[in-house]
Order: sequence, then structure tokens, then C-alpha cells
Amino acid sequence: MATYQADDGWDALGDPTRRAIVACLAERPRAVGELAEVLPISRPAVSQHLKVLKDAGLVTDRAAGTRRVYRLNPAGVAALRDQLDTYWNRALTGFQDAAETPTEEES
Amino acid sequence: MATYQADDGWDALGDPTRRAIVACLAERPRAVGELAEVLPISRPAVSQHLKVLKDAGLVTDRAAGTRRVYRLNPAGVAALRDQLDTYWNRALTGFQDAAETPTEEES
DNA sequence: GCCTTCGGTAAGTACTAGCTTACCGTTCGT
DNA sequence: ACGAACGGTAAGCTAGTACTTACCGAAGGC
Repeated sequence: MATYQADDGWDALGDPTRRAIVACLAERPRAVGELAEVLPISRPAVSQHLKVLKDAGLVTDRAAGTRRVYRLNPAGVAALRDQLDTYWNRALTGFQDAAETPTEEES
Repeated sequence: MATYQADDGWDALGDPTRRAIVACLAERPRAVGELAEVLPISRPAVSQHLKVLKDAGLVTDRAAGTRRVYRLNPAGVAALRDQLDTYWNRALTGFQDAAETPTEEES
């Protein structure tokens, strides 16, 4: 298998093409061929990316005749969102001591 | 420059090591050397990752003597969270028509 | 039944990003 | 002023991943 196996939703979204797929599926569910028409890559490449996204739990697929319709998985997206919330809360509660010192370069 | 330039916070979080750094900085701000002690990589590698995270707006740095203390940037984290919210909302509002058809393999 | 459409898989290639060591500038301590 | 600590940068190597074309199975239309 030359395809990449994502352990994590973050790894899956680390690729710009996969983010484009996710953004596309956020509008409405689409078949593999539809995605390949929009994106600047071949259809097999789309399949490989969809496999990664599916393994990461970010999309779900459903057979519809000969076509296979992929849609965004809200649960997977929510999982990432919760993790970001954790970071965000820790960053705020732990240390506001330098609220007036934003990213100074040097003296 | 052999260092990777992230266009996006997603690209920055696409790397497991950078996620470890972010998780570490979420607890409390740390200097570069402190991070290098905890992480299984060399100090220059940490520096390179911090540059990527800084360019992505996920961390901020502050000079403290000879040391340089990095901390998580709540604004950067919030930006990613908002984007996930958008995806999440679209996924829910656009198509709940198949709420009872989760990831079936085939007939 | 046949052919077409659709999509996943295999094999192979090219590029890029992450790591290392080596080096240099800066700041503090004495 | 000298030395040490801290950290950013350069150059180079390696690994892995994103892409391609070719092939194959499955489901529908006529």
C-alpha cells in the first residue's frame, strides 16, 4: 500500500488537497468523480485522499448505484474542534501575565 | 532556507512533532531548550518547528535574557477553531437527510 | 449478455519536509 | 573583557508521501 495511513485527523488535514476535499464536502456530499472534476488532480489521487480522510473519521461514504457518495462526518470535525478548545482554554487560563507583550522581535 | 514555510495553521499542525510542541506550550510557556529536553529531537529541530508555528501565528515568542520563551497564541488557535465550526455547521445544516445511514460498506 | 461508467488498487517516480551536525551571533556572569 | 549558555541559520541526507498511469472488479443501461 503506497497510500498514507493517517493516525489522526490532524495528519489528514495536513495536506492542502485533503483540506480542499473537506471544504468541498462541507458544501454538499459528492461522488468521487465530481471531486476529481473540481480538483486539479486525477481521480485515483482523489480516491487515495478519501481513504485517508475516511480512516481519520472525517468523512463517511455511501454506495449509490455505481457511484460512491462521500460526505463530511460532523463527529470527526467536532473531535478536532474539542481538542482545539482544550488548547485554547489552557492557553488562556494558564498565563495571561504577558497580555501586553505580543511577539516582540527584540529590544 | 531548508525550512518549511507553512501557509496555514493546518499545515503547521500537520506534523506530529509540532502538535507535541503545541500541546507542551498549552500547559505553560517554555524556552527552546526546555522543549528540546522533553522532545526526542535536537534543539535546532525545535527551533525550525517553532519558526513554522510562529509564521502560522500559533505561537508568540519573547526574549528573556539569553533565552527565548515561546507561548501559545490563543488567537491563532481560535482561528482554526472557527474554521472547523464553519465546516461543522455546514455539514449539519446542509444535509441531515441520511442521519440513519452512517458509513455503510455496501448492500 | 454486452458494454459503459464508476471507483478502488498496484506499481513506480519525483519531490519535499524533517532531522542531523557544524557554525555564528547575542546576552549574561564573573 | 573573557567564557559560557542559549538559540537561530546553513548545508546536506534520508524517508516518506502525493502524484501519475495501468489494471481490475462491480453495478447499471440497452
